[in-house]
Formats: sequence, structure tokens, C-alpha cells
Amino acid sequence: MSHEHHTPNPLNDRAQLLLKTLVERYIADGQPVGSRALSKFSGLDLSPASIRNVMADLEEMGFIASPHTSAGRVPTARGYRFFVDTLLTVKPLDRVEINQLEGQLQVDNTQKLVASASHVLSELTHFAGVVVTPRRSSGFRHVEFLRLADKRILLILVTADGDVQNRIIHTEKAYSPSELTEAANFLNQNFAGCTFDEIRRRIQAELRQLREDVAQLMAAALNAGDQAVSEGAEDVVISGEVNLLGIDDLSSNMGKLRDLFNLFERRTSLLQLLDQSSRAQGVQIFIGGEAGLQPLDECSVVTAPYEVDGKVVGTVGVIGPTRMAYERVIPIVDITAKLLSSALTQR
Amino acid sequence: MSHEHHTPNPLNDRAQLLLKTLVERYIADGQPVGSRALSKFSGLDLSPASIRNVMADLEEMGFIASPHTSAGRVPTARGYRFFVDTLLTVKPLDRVEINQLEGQLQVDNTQKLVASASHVLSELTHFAGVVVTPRRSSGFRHVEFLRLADKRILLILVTADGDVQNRIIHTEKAYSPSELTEAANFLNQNFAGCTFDEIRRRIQAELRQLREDVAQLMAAALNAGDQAVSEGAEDVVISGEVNLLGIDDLSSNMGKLRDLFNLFERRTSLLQLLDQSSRAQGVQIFIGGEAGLQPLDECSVVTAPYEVDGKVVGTVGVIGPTRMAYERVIPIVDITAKLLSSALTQR
DNA sequence: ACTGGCGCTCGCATCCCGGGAGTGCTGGAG
DNA sequence: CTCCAGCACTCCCGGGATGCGAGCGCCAGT
Repeated sequence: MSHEHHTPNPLNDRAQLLLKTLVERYIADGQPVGSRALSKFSGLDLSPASIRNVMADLEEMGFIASPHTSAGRVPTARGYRFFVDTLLTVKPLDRVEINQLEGQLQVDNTQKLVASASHVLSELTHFAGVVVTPRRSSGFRHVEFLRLADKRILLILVTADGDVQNRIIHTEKAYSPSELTEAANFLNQNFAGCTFDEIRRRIQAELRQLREDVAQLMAAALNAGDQAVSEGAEDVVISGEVNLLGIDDLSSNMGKLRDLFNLFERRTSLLQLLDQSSRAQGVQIFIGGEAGLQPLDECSVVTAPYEVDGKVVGTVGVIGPTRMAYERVIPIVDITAKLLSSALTQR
Repeated sequence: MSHEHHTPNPLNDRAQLLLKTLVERYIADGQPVGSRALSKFSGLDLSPASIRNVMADLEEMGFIASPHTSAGRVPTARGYRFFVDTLLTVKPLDRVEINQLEGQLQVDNTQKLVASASHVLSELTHFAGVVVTPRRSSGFRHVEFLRLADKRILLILVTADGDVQNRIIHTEKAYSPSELTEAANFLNQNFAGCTFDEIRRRIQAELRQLREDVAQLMAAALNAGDQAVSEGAEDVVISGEVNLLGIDDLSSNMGKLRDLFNLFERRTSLLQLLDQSSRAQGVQIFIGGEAGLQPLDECSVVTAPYEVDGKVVGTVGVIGPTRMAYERVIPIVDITAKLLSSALTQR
């Protein structure tokens, strides 16, 4: 019995080094890497022929594959996975870049903040940036009823996290301004800080003490609140999809490209994927179809959750081709998530 | 002297009919139209040979052109122009479709309304829908200061048209709730209905009668108001760009397609184009490069202004390939503009 | 264990070639 | 004068055929 085969463990050092340089070369060039190229760039002093043996092993184990008989090798999804898990060396962003990034975030408004974060991600990576809008903390803070016309009232609702929703209500009765302020004051003074469910429960009791029409008004407000919380709850903001048109890896297959962009419009399934990431902590990477969505076969998604007051409330990420410069994208996503967290926390 | 050449006026009746059917065929098929096809579909009982003579004339006058020697003819930009100006017969939408369209508009909110209008346009035409957000009437209606923390105040501003802006202000001093309501009341009671410029002028006089800190607060509100009016003034909402990926007229030239999508992201130049249309009244059509933007040379833009209370405040439109079914798109854009107008007016 | 060499397999670019579609022109018929 | 059939011509397009280059696997030799 041979005490050891020539591939004792999953991967010996030499194979790892070669896999690493192969992936790096391929990411840089975009073209299948041959044995000669590898022998030049690996640093090891080996002839192409020897390298070919290792490559054959790597192929057998499913880390690399050749598009056709006489092309070089290309990393498979599994190859990329191993690469990012154990071979990759990320270089953190330097201070200047971080400041630059921070400067691009527009902090005056949650919506703007999220939009600018998404935009920054796409600008820096030249791929598509995605941000899942922060989950509402779903508390009630303040309400205002404003009379627009006899039977149309502008409802302004401020949630606990300081976001403002507005909505126009059509009523059956024409309320006077004093009725409106009365109703608003009642809600503001008694229920600030409660969740809408709480309010609904507690209000049942007090409801009969109020004049009927005012009660009706407040019911409308509650409904709007529920709707605002549930519907506005989670959405995903995408920026720079255009960048993906320039990526030749993707734009070769027109059909695939269409599918991809359709995925972006459908939002929901993308949201599902991004929500997965918010359970983990730190940067997470989905390579190729790992996410379970076909349109993404040739894409990778790099995500990181962000938090406010220590609780995860959303996810930022980048969608690009599988062949992306992970060592750059990963820290960018990481930092953006952290900046977004701190910007949201100190509001 | 010959009293008349064989093309007496710009176009005789026969030439017009042939041009019309040629454009219609081309719009339907997408393939260059030959003389034989024309002789079959024109309704005239003419042989291909005779038709060829007319086609030669049409080509000489620049209405049609042939991609290469032995293909049929395709309409030029000028051909399309003549077609839509004098040859086109639009069939108005039937009642059912209008109701359907109206049902898709979400009326509870200006932003939603605009977004849904854009979406509807793209759905119905299978091209890209664009809507320029309504110009602010720039009046002040109501303001609210809400204390978030010691030195951070949520400013809620309602403009005359019932839209709500919100913004977080960082102040040097920590205001008490009563100071905040005082300032808000002062503004609400004295200046409702004024433009921000007016307020600024009139407040100069009264400013010294107020406590300094309160004055500072109101100055912040005014600045926010100005900014809201000017910045939020006009933006363009685009939907269904994805649809354009499927159009083979466009997706053949990958480079052009990129340019087009970049145009969509840059917004500003698109906005300029759409603003032109808001000066005219009724549906307006820009064919090919008529708009002066190269990325659009193979596109047409069909626009119509919409109004609130009889004043034009924005534009809706569709961007698609030059080869589009104008007789369908035109009424769709027209009706959408009208529905949007009435939805905004009765708010 | 490593390497040089050999034969082999593909992809890709090029060229060639025939079929098809459509045109312009011309001469003749109504 | 109008129309039309016929003809020669041009051009696109698709399908082989061919040559080249890149890369691989294998093997024998060090």
C-alpha cells in the first residue's frame, strides 16, 4: 500500500498555490489559463508539463474545468468557493478611501441614505449595488392630520425610527380643523412609543368614550400605520445595473442578461436572497447558482448586514459577475455596511 | 417646359399610400420591405415593377432607404416623421382599456401616483415609461418640528400641493418641545399660503421681535423649504427599461444599448428633452436623433404634458425603438397624461 | 519527481461558393 | 403616357473546407 497518494488531503500546498494563482489570473484576464501561463506566474519553478498534472487533479476534484479541449482552465463555482474561503487575502481599504466613501453618503434622510449607499457601492465596484431598506421598528411616534379640502385629509405619520409616511385619506364627513387636532393630540399624547398593534388593542376600550366620527378618523390613521409598517417594510434599492451591461461575461448571452434584469425588477425573490444574509453576520458570498436563482448562475452576490442600535435591520450588497475582484469588493461591502450602520444609529 | 414633373408636389396620392403601407409593413415585420410585398399589401393593383419606380422616387426624396443593394426599403427618420404627421390613423383606446388603465394608478400619494403611471406606460407599450415629477407649486402650507434627541430635530414640511418633505436638522442648541411648537405655530399661522421667498422677505422685519434661537430654527426651516422646492423640483421616473433589452432593433448594437442606459441614469439631459414637450400641448413625438441626443438615434420618444388645475406641471412619455406601433402608443400616452392630470387635480 | 517531446483535439478566422432576394433598366403593350 | 414582364446585376447569408494556434495528455528519459 502506498502510505500516501499524490493527493493526500483534499488539496496539498502546491495545488492550493496553483489554484490560487489560476483564479487570480483568470479574474485579471478573463481568459482561460493554460499550463504555460501558470508556470510563469506561480512563482514555483516548475515546467508546464508538471503543472499540467496538478491541473488534471484539480479538474478531477471539480475545482477547475476547461471550456473545451484545448483551452486553458477556468475556475468552477466550487473553485471560486474554495478560493474565497481559504485562499483569498483581502486588503482592507485605506483611510483615504473610507473617508471618500463616507463623504458620498447623504445623511439627511433615510431614503436618501439608502439610495446613496447603493449608489456608492455601484460606483466603487462598477457592478450593481443593492441595499435592503431598513426594517421598520414599527413604533408609533407622532401623527398629524392636515385638512386639504372638505373631505380630504393629509395624514402624516412619523414612526419611531424617525421616518415619515404620508397619505391622503378620503373621509365621509367633513372634519373641522379643531376635530383634527383633537384626534391627533389624543393619539400623540396617549400612544407615543407604542406599536400599532398595541394601540389597536388599547383603543378598543377607550373607543366608545370618544365621539364616533373622531374614532373613525383614528381608525383610518391606524390602518395607514399598519400599511406603512407592513408594506414599506422591506424593499430593495438597486443602483448601477447599467454597469452589468458592460461586463462581457454577462452581455454575451443576451437571454441571460434579460433574465437577470427581470430578476432585478421582480424584487421579491432578490429580497428573499438578501434576507438570508441578514441572519449571518459579517460579509457573506453567494457564488453562481448557490443562491438558488438561475438568472444568477454567472453572478456572485457579496452581502453584509447592517444594524441600528446593535440590531440587524437590513442588508447591503453587490451583484456582479462570478469573475470579480473579490479582494476589493469584500472590504467595500463590509465598510459600507458599517458606515451605514453608524449613520443610521446616530440619527 | 414640362408643366409638371412626375412628382409634382412633395408627394402624390399614390406615393403617400405606398409610403404608408411600407411603414406599416416595416413596423409589423421589422424587415426591409420589397416591391413585391408592397404590391401585395398596398391594395393598389400594381405590379412590383411599377412600384419600384415610386420607391425610387421616395428614396430620392429621403423618405426611405435601403440597408444594402438587394434588401427592401426601410423608412428613414424623415419617412417616419411624414408618416406620423400626415399618414397615421390612430384608433382611440376603447372604454374597457381606459378603465383598466385607470385602475392601475395608485392615487394615495403623489410619488406612488407618478411611479405607477410610469409603470403602466411601460406595461402597456412594452417599452420604457417615463414621467417627469410634477413641478412644485412652491407654496408653504404647514410645518412641524419634532424633537428626536437633544440637538436633532425632524422637520416636516407640507407644500401647497399637499406633498410632504422631511429632513433632519442638527442644531447647536437643545430646544424644548414648547419652543418647537411655538416656532411651528408662528410659521403656520402667519405664512400659510405664501411662497418661501415671500416668507423670507416678510420675516426679515419681524425677526428681531423674536428670540434669537427661535429665529435660527425658522431660518433652518426656510432653507429646507427652499431646498425642497428647488431640488425636489423636477425628477424623471423611468420604468421598464428592461423591456428595451428585448427589442432586437436596439439590442443588436451592444454599445448603443449601453449609451442608452447611461442616458437613463444621467437623467438631466433626458429631463431637458422632456421639458421641451411640456411647452407644447398634446402628444408630441421625437423621432430618432430629432431630440439632439445621439443615444436616441434609433429611438422615438412619445410625450404628452399633464396638468393640475389647468397648468402644465410635468410630462409623461414612452421611449421605444423608432420602429414602434405609433397608432397604439400615441393614444396610450395621451390618455395616461389625462388620467394623471385628473388624478392630481382632484386631490 | 520532474521535464521535454510528440500527437491530438478543438476553436477561430478566413475563404469560397451557391442560393435567394431585390433592384434598376429597357423595350414593348395597352 | 402608363404600366409591366423580363433580364442582368448586386449584395447578404449560410454552409462547408482549410489552416493556424493554443493547450492538453501521455510517455519516456533523466
